[in-house]
Formats: sequence, C-alpha cells, structure tokens
Amino acid sequence: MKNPLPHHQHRLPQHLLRAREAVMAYFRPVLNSFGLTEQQWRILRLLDDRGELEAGVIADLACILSPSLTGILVRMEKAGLVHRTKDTVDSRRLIVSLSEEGRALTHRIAPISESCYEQIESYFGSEKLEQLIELLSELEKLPAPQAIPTPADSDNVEEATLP
Amino acid sequence: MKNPLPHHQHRLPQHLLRAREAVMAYFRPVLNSFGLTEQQWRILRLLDDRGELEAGVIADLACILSPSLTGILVRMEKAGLVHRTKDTVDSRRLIVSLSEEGRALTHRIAPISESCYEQIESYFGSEKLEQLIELLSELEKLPAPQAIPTPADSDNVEEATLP
DNA sequence: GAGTATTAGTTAATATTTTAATCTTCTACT
DNA sequence: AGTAGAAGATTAAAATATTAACTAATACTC
Repeated sequence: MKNPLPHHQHRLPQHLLRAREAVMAYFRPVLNSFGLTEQQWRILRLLDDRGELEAGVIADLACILSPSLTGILVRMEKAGLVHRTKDTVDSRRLIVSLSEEGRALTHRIAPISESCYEQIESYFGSEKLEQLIELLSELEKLPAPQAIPTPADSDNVEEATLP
Repeated sequence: MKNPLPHHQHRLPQHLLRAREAVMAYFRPVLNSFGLTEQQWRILRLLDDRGELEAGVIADLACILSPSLTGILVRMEKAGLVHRTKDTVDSRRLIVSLSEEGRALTHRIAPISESCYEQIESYFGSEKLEQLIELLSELEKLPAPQAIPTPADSDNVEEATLP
C-alpha cells in the first residue's frame, strides 16, 4: 500500500540538515553552557576574525536574514557583547564591533569549540572532512535559481520570481 | 589589527548551513507558491513515502523537535492536509496520516520539486552530487558527543550532559 | 498489585526564521 | 535644487526552534 522510495529522491536538503544536526550536537551544549545561541556564536566569530563589520555583511556571512539580525544584535548589545553604531559617512549603515567582554568570551570559548571539532574530525577522518568541505564550498556557489513557472501561480506569471 | 583566519577553522557547520541555503533557494519559491513551509513539505513527503507514522518518528526523520511538531501538525490538520489520531493500543502515541487533499497536493508538487533538483544536478554534476550525499550520509551517523566539561559549568560537573 | 521510573506529547517562554511592508537615508537624474 | 528610485535597516505578523517544565500513559520493580 506504500510507495517504494524512488531512486531519484536524493533529498539533498534533508541530508544537509541532518548532517548539520549531527555536527551541531557537538557544539550546541558548549555554546549553551555559556549562554550563547548558535547565531550569536557565528556573529562573535565573524567579528573576532574580521574586526568591525556592517550589519549587511554579517547577515550575508552568517546566513542570517536582516530582520532576524536586527533583534539578535539588539540582544547582544544588551548583553554587553557588541557595540552598534551608525556609519558616520552613510548613516543608513550599521557598524557592529566586538566589546571587550565579547572578545574575551569568544577567546574563552574558541579552544573548546576547537576540541569539539577535533573530536568530529577524529571520528570522521581528516581526508573525508576536507573532501566534504570542498564539495560544500562548491555547492555554495550555485547560481540563483531560474524562475520556474509553477501551476500554483497561474495568475501572475510575468513576475513570478523575477525582480 | 585583525586576526588572520587560522587554517584550522574549517567551519563545518557554516558550510553545511550555506550549502543548504544555496540549495533551498531553488525549492523555497516553489513551496511558497503552494502555501507550504519547508517543514510541512518534509512531513508531506515522509507520509507519502512511508504511509502513516507516529509523531515521534516524523520528528526524528524530519529533524523537527517535538514541541515544534505539535504546532505544525495542528496547523496542517486545520489546513486539511493530514489526520491526527491516537494509537488505540498505546494512547500516548499520535498517529499521523495523509489526507486525500494532502496526498493530491504532494503529488502535484513532487514533479516540480524534482525539476528543481535536476537543475541543481545539471549545474553541480551528478557524480559530485552523489559523492556529496554519500559523505553527508556518513556524517549523519556521527555518534552522540562525549560530554566535554566546560569551564562554564564548574558548579554542577557531575551530570553535565549525562542523563 | 502498589509504587516508581520511562516514554510520548504537550504547554510555556523566549529566540529565531520568514515574507511583506515601512522608514530613513542616499543616489541619480533632470 | 527637486524628486524618483534604490539601498539599508527596521517593524509587523505568523511559523518554527529551543530549552525546560509538565501531563498522561505505559513499563518496570519489588
């Protein structure tokens, strides 16, 4: 009565999701024990690596949509982790920088995070890991999708996904 | 003044996240045009593939935590996509099945989803895609992490992550 | 067979995601 | 200069994620 699984159902998104879950299971408890969320940690590392950044850049690099980022940064500033200032030249832009506390916390967590990573690496194998990361890096470069006209929007076809 | 990127910072979770974003950019517009969320679509496919399932199984397979799943299933039932019934033997368990509407919708979307996938495959290459999925499948099998005692919880060390 | 522990789901509270709409500030054009 | 349009960020509203606490039902133990 049930359909057999068609061989063409690769479920790439699901595999990416589950793989990420398996990996994050290692990092999440560490971050939680320091009262940080995944997103906050991504932002902290970015700022520590690259110095102060515009909000838009953070959004791109950390894969956080701007509406989410607004709230996250407000909470992080409230927690004393970052500073938020407007760009003096173009006051539309929001400049975010690490506070001393933020930097200290980042440096305290980093080595623990690194040990988690090594744990994963030792289980999975360095070569396979490098290979995987290489493939992922390439996949990230996928061009934006062509607008596929779906039966669902038979009304307004002209600007389906086109700006 | 900025730290150079240490070579050991592979950022596996970030790569998994960004790769998934790149891929989902292809599928999301399709699902949205049918009024579905990613999660709802994952659940629909699972039910279509495997027939009726316990809520817990859906949670595991679709990577959705049970508190989220509760609300999602309520909304999907309200939308007429699924049925929810208690197991007659063990009334703790919730049995979820596809409604006729749900099945019809799934079958209408599936070929479009498949064409998105083929688009990705044609850009990325079939072999690399297979290779990637193989690596991801293995990564998903990572054993649960060992509890790493972090400086953060120096108070209650004994049952840090152990049950 | 009463008492306790486990299991499956739900509720609660807060944070984040997502799409759309809005607001402000710049930029470009006439 | 004056204004239409673009860019960057925010607000709004609904859905989902996350952790913890809780309920109900089953399983286990003595």
